[in-house]
Amino acid sequence: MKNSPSDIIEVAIPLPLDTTFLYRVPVELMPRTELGKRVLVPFGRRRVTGYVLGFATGEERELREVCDVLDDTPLFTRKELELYRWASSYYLHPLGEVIKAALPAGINVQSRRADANGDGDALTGGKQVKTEPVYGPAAAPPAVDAPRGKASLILDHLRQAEETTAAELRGIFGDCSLQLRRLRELGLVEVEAREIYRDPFRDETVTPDSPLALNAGQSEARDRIVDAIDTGRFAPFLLHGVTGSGKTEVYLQTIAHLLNKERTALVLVPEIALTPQLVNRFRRRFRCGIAVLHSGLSDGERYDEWRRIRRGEVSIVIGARSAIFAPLERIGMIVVDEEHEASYKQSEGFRYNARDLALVRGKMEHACVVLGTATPQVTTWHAATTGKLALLSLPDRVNGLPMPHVEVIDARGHKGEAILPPLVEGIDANLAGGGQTLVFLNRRGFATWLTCEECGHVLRCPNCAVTLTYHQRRNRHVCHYCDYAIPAPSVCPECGSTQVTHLGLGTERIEELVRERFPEARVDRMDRDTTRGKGGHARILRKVAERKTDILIGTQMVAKGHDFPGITLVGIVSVESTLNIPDYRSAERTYQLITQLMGRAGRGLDAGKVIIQTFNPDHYALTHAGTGLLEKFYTTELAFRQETGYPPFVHLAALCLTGTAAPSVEQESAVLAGHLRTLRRELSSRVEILGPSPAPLTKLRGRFRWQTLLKAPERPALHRLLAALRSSYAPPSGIRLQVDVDPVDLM
DNA sequence: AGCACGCCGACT
DNA sequence: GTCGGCGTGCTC
Repeated sequence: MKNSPSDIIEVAIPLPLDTTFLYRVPVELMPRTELGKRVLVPFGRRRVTGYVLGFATGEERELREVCDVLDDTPLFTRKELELYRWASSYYLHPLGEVIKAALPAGINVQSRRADANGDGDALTGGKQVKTEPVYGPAAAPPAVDAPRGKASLILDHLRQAEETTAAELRGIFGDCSLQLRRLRELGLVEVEAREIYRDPFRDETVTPDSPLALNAGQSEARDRIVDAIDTGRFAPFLLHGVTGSGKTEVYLQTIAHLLNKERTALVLVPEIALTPQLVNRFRRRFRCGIAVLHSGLSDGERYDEWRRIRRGEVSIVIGARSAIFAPLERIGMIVVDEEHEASYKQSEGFRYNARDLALVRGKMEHACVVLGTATPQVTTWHAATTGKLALLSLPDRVNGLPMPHVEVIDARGHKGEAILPPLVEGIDANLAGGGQTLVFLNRRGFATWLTCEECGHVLRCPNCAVTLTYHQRRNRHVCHYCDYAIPAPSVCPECGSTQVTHLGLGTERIEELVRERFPEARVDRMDRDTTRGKGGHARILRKVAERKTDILIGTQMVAKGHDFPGITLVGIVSVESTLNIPDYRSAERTYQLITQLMGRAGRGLDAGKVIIQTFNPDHYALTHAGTGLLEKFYTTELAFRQETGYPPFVHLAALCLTGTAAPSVEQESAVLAGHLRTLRRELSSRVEILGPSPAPLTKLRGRFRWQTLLKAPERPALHRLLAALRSSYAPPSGIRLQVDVDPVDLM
């Protein structure tokens, strides 16, 4: 059959394929075919779900026919498709998979293998609309005698109430399924299945609040954002406010202004499961519909929230990373709270960064984008100082307290002492004064490594720059990335000192030490191990809030989000684990961590105190954090980045080969490196390949990972190289080539 | 990603 | 002589 020009559609398929496909729409499906709907299409020997991207023309080939249109209403708009297309090309990821990731999980029809005729294949999965039976009087009741007894009471009730859910009837009449069935059989009562939403907040009530008075900084920030909203143009902001400076109130009041203009707001938070307070504040302030999207919801709940948004029933969406794809229309503002958080980056599959996409979507929607944080990313800060983002500062804590006093303790030459005298004395004094203490130790995932307590030297892999992990059994230090290993040295290879020690004390060990040293104190610990299970966080936090804990020992997680209103001393046992991560952002991360912890200290009239123990007391990430002079750190760090050639002065991307089965990955990576060199020549661009290092192979638990970094002075050159590579290089089966378009986590 | 086609070892 | 291993290639 010949194709007529208007019955051809372009379809994206959620498979790792870089192309889209064309199909012919049979005449009977034409009326239902629309951009944004899913279709079932023949694909090779099977049938799969695809997404309609639009109509195509000028195709002479014989095309296969669409089997079915799977949706009554489109799942995405033309505008949302524009965002998907942008993300697909920027992140070099197949459009179909991007769309799949953007839509709520679990709605996709899973295509099954087709038999010879192409039919008979069972479709599984699909919609999960939940319904409940709703009873009502029949529109045209037959002329029969009404039943007596309970059934007649029920009928009367239904006639009065028009329609009633089964649950309500059960509440009034008890179990009445028999009577209802009888009434239906008589044709006096009708039942329909009505869609209901699974509401994660069904049982919660909130007490409304009203806008709070703003301090000078907050007012100015609000006014500038409100002005931007009124112009109706794209306007990106960095809202830089120390912890406790009242950023949320600025969000709330600017969003209130926005809602009056019939526009909507999208609020991204790093881990919504950990920030119920924020959601609560929004629910207390606004009476409009609010949807919440995060990983703690079941597929069904998330789908229901998604449908509420799609239907325009909400004006505010609060959610984690993936909420950047929420089907919200007329967006006037996108907030990215704690924009420095690494969890905005999806690091598997479709590797997008929601913080970056927020700016892109904001631009497409002519919206304001507000990046809020006390500790901006260095690149964000740079964008603000060069005028790409408008800088809004909230310099004051809402409670009026100055920033806490910071003391950096040089731990070099104190082998074996986990908690040094100044910190012990600090804790003693704080206990005596009735204050609570937070003892922080960032000891996640990294096993022990070797450091010199005289000179601060750390044993690293010469190939991979990661710290070497000590293996006691072999008495060797081993690189977990390339298997490089050396015998355990007895003296520091740098300065010859015998004061070499293993770092890697964990919170458990610290807890033990603290309990020994402060036997009268009530000690608690908060880390992944002690908060496991539901309500684990809440239990520990409640004890702290009720002042049933004197000393709280914690990891990373205490630095984020929670309020500890009684803490007057923060002791940082060591920052080395963060500082020694082989990542060009390790200084930035350390600075952020310390600053976030500083925000935990202080209450009442007491600004609080922070004591940092370290082998690197002169490191600028510590000294500048200690002064509280934020600009100083950023200026120093930016100078360093410029000198060494790191973002924001160059663009980085990583190429990764990952997989489970490979005959020879070394060989494979050599092939890839060859392609890279050829492409670089052809592009005659200034792309620098930082690797592969002599031992590029990574083997972890049977899986391998090979990674190399690419560096270029301008993004287009880098992007062209990556795009060309993805189309020219076909990895063998079992291996996938992934591209991390923005800076990677390691090396 | 599937699923086929295609060319080499141990079995009814 | 076949059944089956997964290497390579394609899917509008």
